[in-house]
Amino acid sequence: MATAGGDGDGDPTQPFPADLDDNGFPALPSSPAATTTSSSGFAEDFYRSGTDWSSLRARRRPPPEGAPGVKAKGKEGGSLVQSSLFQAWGLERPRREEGAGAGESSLVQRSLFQAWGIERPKREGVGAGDRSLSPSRSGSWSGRKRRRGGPDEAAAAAAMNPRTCPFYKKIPGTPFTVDAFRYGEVEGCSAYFLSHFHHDHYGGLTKKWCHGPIYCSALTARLVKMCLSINSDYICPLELDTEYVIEGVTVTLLEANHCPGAALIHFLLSDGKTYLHTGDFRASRSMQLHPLLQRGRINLLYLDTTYCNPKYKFPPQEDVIDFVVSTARRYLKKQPKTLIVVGAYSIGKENVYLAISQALEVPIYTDASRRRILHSFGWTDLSKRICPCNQSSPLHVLPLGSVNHEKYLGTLNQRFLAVLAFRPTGWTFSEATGKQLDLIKPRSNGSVTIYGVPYSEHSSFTELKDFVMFVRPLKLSDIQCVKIMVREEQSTYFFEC
DNA sequence: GCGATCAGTT
DNA sequence: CACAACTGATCGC
Repeated sequence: MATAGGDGDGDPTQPFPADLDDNGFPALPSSPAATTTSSSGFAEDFYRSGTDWSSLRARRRPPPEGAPGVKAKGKEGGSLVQSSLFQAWGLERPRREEGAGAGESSLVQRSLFQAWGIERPKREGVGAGDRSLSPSRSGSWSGRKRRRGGPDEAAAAAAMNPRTCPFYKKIPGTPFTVDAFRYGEVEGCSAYFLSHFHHDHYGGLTKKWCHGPIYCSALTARLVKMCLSINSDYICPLELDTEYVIEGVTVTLLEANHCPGAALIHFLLSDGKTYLHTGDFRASRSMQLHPLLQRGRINLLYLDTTYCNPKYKFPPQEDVIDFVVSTARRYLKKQPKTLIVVGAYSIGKENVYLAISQALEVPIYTDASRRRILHSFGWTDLSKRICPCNQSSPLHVLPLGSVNHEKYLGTLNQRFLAVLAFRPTGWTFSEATGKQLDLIKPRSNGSVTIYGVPYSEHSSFTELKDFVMFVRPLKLSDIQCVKIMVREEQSTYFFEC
């Protein structure tokens, strides 16, 4: 963006700088002149994106009417999330005492506001203290920060600018990005990874895509080709659990247990550094058995923190499926002419309706576009149960948004006298439903009954914690960039419990 | 008509 | 209400 330098010449792409300082933040060049050429690198992006990362989550921009310095209204403050992962996990920060000369076992972990000695932007922020972690860093950062004298509006604007690829989608030391298609061509990026085929991750991919190869699982690749009409020359399918050397980096995709085709991405750099990007995933015990996670040390973990808060509890998927199946059985026994409806996004939740189909020995009806997608998975157990006639099956799959009381009331005719619907979502959570599925109460309206069931394809808080404690990364980063936690050096544990 | 962006929905 | 992920409306080209 900064330079108009000729694209398309033969220069090999420069990797995003790998230098992270002791606190896990990208190192700035000590001499500005030295690196003017790579002015839009990883570190630049990191700092340019500002420190108020809450803006990345803000739903709307500030109203244009307001004076430039006017603070956001109260509601916006409510979406501000800067808590540390320790807070999120409800753990005490490990004490440093413990004598025994355990060296520097302390964990360094704080919000970026704290890390850079900057007050949270509650008030006009000029005087907000210039202390920062290391004196050497302080100079360059505060110099940058205060170019305009006031709060770093340029940084805030960059963070706001949805066209700028945020640093946390770039893999340092490589020319790779993950799920970064909505920013056009990303300078320095010569390989674009797609973790899975959900809209908020592939957004920006259109048939006009021409910015570079798209690496993803074979199943995701089929969906990209099929649904988005991307030129197949750009699509690079990778088999799971297979090492590929891409631009000198060894890349392996691991099953993410999120939706069909979703993958964790494991990067092994030529210098031995190992990065793991989880994409969206549901962590599990069996995931921990993967050789790449058993053996090697992970230097930096990019974590899906969707439900990184103790309030999010949900049961194992198998338990929810058992509940759904037995509920369906019960309703059918009471009223054999019951239509069973399962809500689902474009892809995901297949195991819910597949289990019903298998247990009740009925086919699965869904509309033509979803049938096409489901068949493309190449899962014979699923494909053989799909039928194209809605009268032939008492089991229908609908978009989640269509599963409500109004819809499908009209389908009540001779064939169906009642409707039993399931909405599998991650945010159906509570103490009660987390432990006792039987306590889930449906919403009923006449002969239509709707159950919200806590079937999540993201990790629960506990699963996330177990996963991180197992992996024990040297550094940890939030892929949604709400919080960051970093750890000093080589200490041998992450959490004390 | 296409795509990017934002608002709204469950 | 939460959240992810989608759907629809609007705007610019």
